[in-house]
Parts: sequence; structure tokens; C-alpha cells
Amino acid sequence: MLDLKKYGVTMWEEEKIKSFRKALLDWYDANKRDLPWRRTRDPYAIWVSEIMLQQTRVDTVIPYYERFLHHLPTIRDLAVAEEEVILKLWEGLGYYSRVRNMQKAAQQMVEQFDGQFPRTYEEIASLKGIGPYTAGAIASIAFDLPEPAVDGNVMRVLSRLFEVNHDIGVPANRKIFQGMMDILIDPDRPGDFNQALMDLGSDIEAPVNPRPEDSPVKAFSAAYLNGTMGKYPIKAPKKKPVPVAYQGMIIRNQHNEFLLEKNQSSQLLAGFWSFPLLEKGAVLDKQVSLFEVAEEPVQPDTRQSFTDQYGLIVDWQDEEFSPVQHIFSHRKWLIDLTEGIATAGSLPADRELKWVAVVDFHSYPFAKPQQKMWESYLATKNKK
DNA sequence: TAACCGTGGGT
DNA sequence: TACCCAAGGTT
Repeated sequence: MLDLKKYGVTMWEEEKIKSFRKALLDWYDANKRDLPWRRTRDPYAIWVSEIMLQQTRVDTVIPYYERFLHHLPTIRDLAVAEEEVILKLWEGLGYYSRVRNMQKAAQQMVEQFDGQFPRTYEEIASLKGIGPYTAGAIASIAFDLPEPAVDGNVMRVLSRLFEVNHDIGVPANRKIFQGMMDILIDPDRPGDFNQALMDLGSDIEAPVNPRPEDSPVKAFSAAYLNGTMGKYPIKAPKKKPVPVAYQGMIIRNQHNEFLLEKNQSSQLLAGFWSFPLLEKGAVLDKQVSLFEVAEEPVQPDTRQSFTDQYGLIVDWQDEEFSPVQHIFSHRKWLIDLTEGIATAGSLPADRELKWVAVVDFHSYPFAKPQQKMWESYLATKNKK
């Protein structure tokens, strides 16, 4: 048992804990949202929802959740699905390693658990892509096990309830909140208790513009009672994404097919298809703007580099396209576009390249930057 | 531990 | 525009 006092947290007496559970669950019973994954006890479906909800909003998830279960209704369906199928089902959701790991976990379940979802916390946590939060969520929601599910919402709510003076963004501090939840969690309704805290944290106790007056547990909240709501949770600011400039190559051949390349597993957006991208230079200075990137003319050595790497003789066009910007969590891409018509040459064997007609684009997984590149290209072409 | 890994919504 | 944020996990 974690010594909470060591971290400046004074846990409540047993009577207060029971009173808190009742206040929270009564509120949840009256106010819980009617979400698709709350209409099932199928651990597979609950798992799908939990993975999709990682760092992703409920409204975004709902249509993806329905479509995913429609196409892959069981663990075994997921285990044997083609990579391009699962990527298409996840296309647009982001953090694509989530669905790759889900497939690995499904294969684990087929091999180790006879295709059944495991029913203990330890076994659930042994699955690829399932960390302590998700293991606790599935264990409590699908199997009624008294396991905490400590996510960002729970840490924020607990920070305010107990005035926790530890940064919730520091992984090592997670154990503090886990220790608090080990004591607080309702042993009779662990799944509802966990979900109630998350519902509370996602709306009334939101990170921005919270409405603490509306909280069903404001009488329990040290921060509310002491007027220190603005101080909690303690969290260090995030780092800015690093800007990188690319030359995007929209290359077509004489059959009006476009050159696409599959990103390798070590690359960002692994498994997705892209128009060739050549890095324009070293990491840019923070001050450089997208406008400046676009103003810079395509360098002859960039074109030569393309020919060297892709083995194509290209008739470069001088049409201008709007540059593309895309911001990831940790990187900011600035893409200048240029068009070329391949007239001769042969593609290298050490890259995954294909000539693809526009009518076949829909069967290739395309991430957002590539969609933006295509939209920019079409926008100029359609003006004529 | 800190970096990596997407995208869209809100202010 | 710029910045913050979202039911995290892996390496």
C-alpha cells in the first residue's frame, strides 16, 4: 500500500469515502451519457472503445467505433485482417500504432487465450497496447473487477479534490493517483465509479472553463473549498512541435497515374501511402513561416535528388500550388508542392512504389498530410 | 525519463 | 495565429 502522506495527500476517513462514492454514483446514475459502448458488456467492444478514446474525443470516436465493429465484429476477425483494412478503418483517427497493437493483441488472444478476452487484470495488461489505464478500464467495466482506471480526467479531478501538489504530466506521479484510487474506488460498482470520475472530468471538471459550482462532489473538494481551483492540476506546459520543410512531388506518368510510396514501419505514418517527400533542409529556425517556404523556388539539386532516388526522368512543370502545413504532436510539416511528368526511367526495387490511378486512391490508406497535398493540387487544377 | 506518435475542436 | 487540449502506450 502506497504511503500517501509521503506525497502530501491526506486520505479521508471511511465514512467520508462512502459518502463520496454515493454522491458521485447518484450523480452518474442521473446524468451519464448514453454512449454506444455503454450498451454492451462485450469485452471486445469495450476494448475497441477504450483504445479509440485514448487522446481522442468522444464525438470523433463514435462513427469509427460503429464502423470498426461492423467490419471486424470479433477478436478473430481482427486477428486475421489485412493491414490495409485496419489502417483504412483507423484512417483519420491518428496514433495509428494503436490499431497495429490491437491486431497484435488479438493475435495474442487467439494464441494464448483460445480467442477469448482474458478475465484477469494481469492477463489483460499483458496484451500489446494495453497499459495500466486501459487494463483497469476493461477489467472494471467489462468484468466488474475493482481496478482503478487512472486517466487524465481522474488525475485532474483528484488533484482538485485533494490539492495534490505533484505534476500530473510526470509519469512517475501516476502511482500517487493510483494509490488514492485503490482506496476510493467503489468495490460494488468499480466500472461505474471509474466512468463517473471520467464523465465528471470531461465536462464539469474540464481542464478549461470548469464549472465547479455544478460539481456533485464540490463539498468534498479541497481546492473548491479553499479557492485554489486555478492552481490544480499542476502540469508543465507541452513542448512545441519542431518545424521541418519538405518538397512534395506530385508525379504522374503518361497513363495519368500518380506515383505513391508506402511509408516504412520505422517512419512517421507507417504503412500509409504518400506522394514522395524530400526533406528540404535541416530543421528550420522557429521563425521561418510557411509563406517563406513556399516562396523559395524548387532547388535544382532537389530535382536531381528525386531522379537519383526514384530513377525517373521527369519533365518538371512550373505551375504553383498552395503549400501545405500539418502539425503533429511533436513535429510541424511545411510542404511545398511541385508537379512533374515522368517520361522515362524505372523505379528502384528498394522502395515500395506504385503508379495509381485517381479512381483507385480510395483503397489506399492516406493520412492527413497527403490528403491536404492532394486537395492543394486539385484546387489549382480545378481553377483552369 | 523523455521522445515519439495524429488529429480536430475550442479559445 | 497560436496555443491548449483529449478515456495513453511504447521505446
